[in-house]
Amino acid sequence: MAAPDRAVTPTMLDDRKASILRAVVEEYVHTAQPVGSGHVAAAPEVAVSSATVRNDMATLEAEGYLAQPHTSAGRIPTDAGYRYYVDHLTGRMSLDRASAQQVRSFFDRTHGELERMLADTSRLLSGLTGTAAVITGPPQQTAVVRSVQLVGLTPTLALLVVVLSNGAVEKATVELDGDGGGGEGGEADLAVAGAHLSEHLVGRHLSELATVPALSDPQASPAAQAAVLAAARAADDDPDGDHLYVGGTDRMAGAFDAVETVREVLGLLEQQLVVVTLLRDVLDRGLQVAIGAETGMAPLAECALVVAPYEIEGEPVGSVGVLGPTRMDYAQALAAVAVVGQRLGRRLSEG
Amino acid sequence: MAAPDRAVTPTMLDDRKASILRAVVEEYVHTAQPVGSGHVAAAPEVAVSSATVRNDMATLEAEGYLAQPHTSAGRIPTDAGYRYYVDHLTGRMSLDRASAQQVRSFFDRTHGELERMLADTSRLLSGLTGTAAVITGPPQQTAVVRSVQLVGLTPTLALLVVVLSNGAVEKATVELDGDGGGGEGGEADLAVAGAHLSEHLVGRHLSELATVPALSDPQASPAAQAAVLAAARAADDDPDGDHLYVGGTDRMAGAFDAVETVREVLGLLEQQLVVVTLLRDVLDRGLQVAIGAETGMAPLAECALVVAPYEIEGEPVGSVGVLGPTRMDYAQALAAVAVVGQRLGRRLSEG
DNA sequence: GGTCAGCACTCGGTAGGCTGGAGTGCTCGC
DNA sequence: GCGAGCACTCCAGCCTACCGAGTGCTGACC
Repeated sequence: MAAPDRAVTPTMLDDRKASILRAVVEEYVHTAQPVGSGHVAAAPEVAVSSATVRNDMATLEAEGYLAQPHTSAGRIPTDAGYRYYVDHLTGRMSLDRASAQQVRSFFDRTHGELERMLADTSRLLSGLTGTAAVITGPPQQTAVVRSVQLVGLTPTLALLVVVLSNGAVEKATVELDGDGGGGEGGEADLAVAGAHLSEHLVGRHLSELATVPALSDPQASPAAQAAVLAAARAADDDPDGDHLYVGGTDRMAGAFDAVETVREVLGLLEQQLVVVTLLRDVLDRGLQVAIGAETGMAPLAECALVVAPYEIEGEPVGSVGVLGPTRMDYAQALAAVAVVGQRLGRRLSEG
Repeated sequence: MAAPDRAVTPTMLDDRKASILRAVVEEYVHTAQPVGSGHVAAAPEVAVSSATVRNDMATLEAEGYLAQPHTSAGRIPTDAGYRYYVDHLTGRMSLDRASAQQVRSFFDRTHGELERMLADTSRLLSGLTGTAAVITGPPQQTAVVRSVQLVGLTPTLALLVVVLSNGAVEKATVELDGDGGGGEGGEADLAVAGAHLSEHLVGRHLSELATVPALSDPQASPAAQAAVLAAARAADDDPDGDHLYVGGTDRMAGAFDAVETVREVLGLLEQQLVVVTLLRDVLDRGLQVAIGAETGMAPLAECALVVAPYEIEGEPVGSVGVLGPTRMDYAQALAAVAVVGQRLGRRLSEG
């Protein structure tokens, strides 16, 4: 037990190598330049000479944590290097005072609709981290239905409006095949159907909608049946709210220098469903950070994603994330998503 | 009357110069390279030698239509050159067959909510033009209120939900100062207030809301009064629907080669209100195209905006636009916004 | 007077050569 | 095992030369 075997698991590094890796990551995040042994040796937490650092850096490169753009340049971290770095981030994952104050005053001041608030929150998060921020929501799944209403738009078209307890409003169009029966009784029919739906739905989760017994009820009017179908379709369309709020794309663009990379990331961000799925997948895998290929998305090869879930009344219902270059301040990003996720959840729990 | 005075109005060019200018614009749009007299002389619609073209190009430069990046390079169009070009675009402003087919099938196929449809439409327009597309809407102003509802969320918070005839749903939160009277009668109170509001609002335009006599009605409950205030505030917040749908930012990024330009444009596009105002201003000035400084926005110095309004039942209610580099295929963009605007209006008029 | 062939000239982009410096890998003494 | 010393590598920056695209101008021609 005295000296650990040298053939330890590949994710273990001795203290000095870990310090060196950390110094390389932090310096590179800061300067965007390959960092040489001299700079690392000058760092206060590394107490050895540059020659020794060079030896260790060669080892770190052989183990896949660092890479050299070319011979006789400094090293830059690989994705694996970043991974080790974030896995061993300790302590200082809290926001600096100014940022914390900014978050606090934002949530004290913010008001208005859920949607605008989430959009604003994405901009807050972008400002804190200097790159793009994404927020998934609103979380219809766990919200309770407060009101159901059928509103006629045209003789053959109605709108089903469902108000949820979190203030979100879901809507779906309902096609009415008026060619079936009499025809003129439409308005009254709608009211009856609406009342029928209200009776069955209010107080339940939107996700339970599929199990509502309205369809099997022979007394249900055609309109009600159509409405339930429409609502079920809407609930299916939005597996768990594929609304996505993206903010700070300009900052993200500034963080890359290849316009081609910017193009690819923007293209991905326009596919809301893909991004929502990505965020959920990352969280499902138990990760807070996905680096480069870990995202599973080719356009994000040079990107990293930092995510945190947020909860309403104890239930995780959505996520906030930061999308930027792998060369990112992970400590700041982790702290920012954690704090923003927490405050957002608290704010939404209040109603 | 035989020979026109040489001191003609500066927007008149003789036929040959106009052809040369057109050739320069089209070649430059195509290749992004300064175009020399040789290329212009080779164009079929120019029947003179390159030496003559050179003379005319020197004149065009003196008159401000062309510019030279440096001596002994070809010419590129100035903003004034593009302006002349679009002002004298004749005829061929219809979509090619494939694009027209694409638009038709999109509008035949599209369904679902207004919001999703507008977002999809912006992507369609982006695909047609190869750069970013913006759409303002939905146009609440002219829509008629179909339903008003007050839904309680918490004891001190309610949501006012207004359904409009175009399928849009507006909502506003209402703060209830329950500390005034009894306290427990909240639910019933809300229902009464909602009915009261319905009575006064259904069938009217949202913009008339401020003139509803509910406030002056002494019988109105506190909840109703608060709701009217909230609704008025919401109507004011959205002067004419400051919702903006942006699509194809990735294509826009690909159209520029300076990442800095991309950053500035993205930053502008995130300010929805600014963009909505910009579109309206351009249309108010009677323009279809705003080039460079004509936009009045510094970040858009290298951009051009092509806009078309769209109408619902004869009323202009919103606009569709294309935002790209000044080096843009204006004929295609004009045709695309015109057709998409028209089809969108028709589609929305149907309900 | 308008057109155009011819010609000298300009200037940016590219390629090649040189240099300084940052950084490495290795060796060897402590 | 650590670190000073040293030879080596390779990029970035700089200068130079050169090529070619393109210009402006002149003078002849219709």
